[in-house]
Amino acid sequence: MGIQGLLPFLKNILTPSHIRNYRGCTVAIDAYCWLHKGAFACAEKLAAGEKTDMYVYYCMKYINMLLSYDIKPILVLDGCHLPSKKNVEKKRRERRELNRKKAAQLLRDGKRKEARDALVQCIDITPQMALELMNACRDKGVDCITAPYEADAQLAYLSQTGIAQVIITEDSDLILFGCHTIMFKMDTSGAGMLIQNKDLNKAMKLQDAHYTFDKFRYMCMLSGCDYHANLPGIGLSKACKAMKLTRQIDVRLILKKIPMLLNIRNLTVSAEYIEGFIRADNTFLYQLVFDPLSRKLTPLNPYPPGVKAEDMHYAGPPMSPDHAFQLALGNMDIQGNRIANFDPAPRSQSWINDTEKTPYLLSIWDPNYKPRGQVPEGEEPTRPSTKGKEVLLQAMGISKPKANEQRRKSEPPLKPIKKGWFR
DNA sequence: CCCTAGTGATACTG
DNA sequence: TCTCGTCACTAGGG
Repeated sequence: MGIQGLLPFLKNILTPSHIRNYRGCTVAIDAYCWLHKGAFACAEKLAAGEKTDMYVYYCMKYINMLLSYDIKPILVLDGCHLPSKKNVEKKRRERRELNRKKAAQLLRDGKRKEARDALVQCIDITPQMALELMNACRDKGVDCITAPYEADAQLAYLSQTGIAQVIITEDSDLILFGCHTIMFKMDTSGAGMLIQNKDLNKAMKLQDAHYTFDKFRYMCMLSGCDYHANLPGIGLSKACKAMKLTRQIDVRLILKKIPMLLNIRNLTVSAEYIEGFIRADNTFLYQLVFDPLSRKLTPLNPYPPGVKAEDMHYAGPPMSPDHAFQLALGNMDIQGNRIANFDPAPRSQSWINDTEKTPYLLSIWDPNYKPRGQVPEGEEPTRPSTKGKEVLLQAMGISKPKANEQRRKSEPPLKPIKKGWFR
């Protein structure tokens, strides 16, 4: 998953941090990471098909921790599979089935320890489990959104539009999708490692004048990604070297020059490799996401002139706006069956009397919701007071409204929201 | 010498 | 029928 070895490669810009530094902010969460870890707590029961909600409690431990720091969490879940990943999913299913049979045999042989090892290899996170978590979150007034396709692209959209100031995940792909600020390896206390998009040039050891985010993404993709394999023998170090040696910006020309740049004689870059590379790049750039404000599907970044949605079916085939909306709300599964009846409309409560000052604390489905915007200079924001807590809880419908406060006036103005900022 | 790619051990328990 | 692993270590290739 993700880019092999990317986090160790970025160790120079990985900084220890704590989520309490984002008091009053919105944090979007890659729900799969928590569900996967939580599933280990009840692997036997899940494999046996027994009813358990241990994994929900595991995830809610994180949610409650975030709420205790006056942070607004948004849980992001995966939606439909991309067409290009059908084969990968099939292989994973087969691998799980194989381990399931292995575990059963080991159990019959009385080898309990080995049986468990095989068993944990076959646990899968079902949409049903994701729904249980969504229900638990919404009981607490925590926003959830299911991506039309991959949660990765949806999380990047929330980061780029200023809806979320931090993304919590374990998946290094989020860096390629263009998130501003990402926290990796966050534990239940809120401690983790932070990566900021603005520091990536330092990791590549490139001067500002020669660095572009495109170069960083090409480097990662050259070393191999989920959408496209690498050239044999090319990892991050060699890919970085190649990207530093060229001033070319045309991807096709860069790829053709790779054997020359790296001085590798018997390396051929086929036309198929180049076309596959560009499809993968477009999947990072233009994957379909759901915009909760307009309630419409949109590509993560605006299409360049002349490109239409039909040219990008591999980055997520178009679907009807209502289908995407019901999927986003968690009312419909990826097969198109109705599984819930969550209606966000009644959420807009007029008794929340501070929405002019903190509209970003409302539900993202509330008509009065407004993104908070980017944190100035990408630094960790330090809040002057802890008064935000009451406001956040009010907005979530947990506690009664209290007196307003005027802390916003002392803060620097937020940067305007800019789409496609890294180009 | 650096770098890639494979191996084995390992995960969780309001 | 139903959603993604990762890390440390190292052999072996260029």
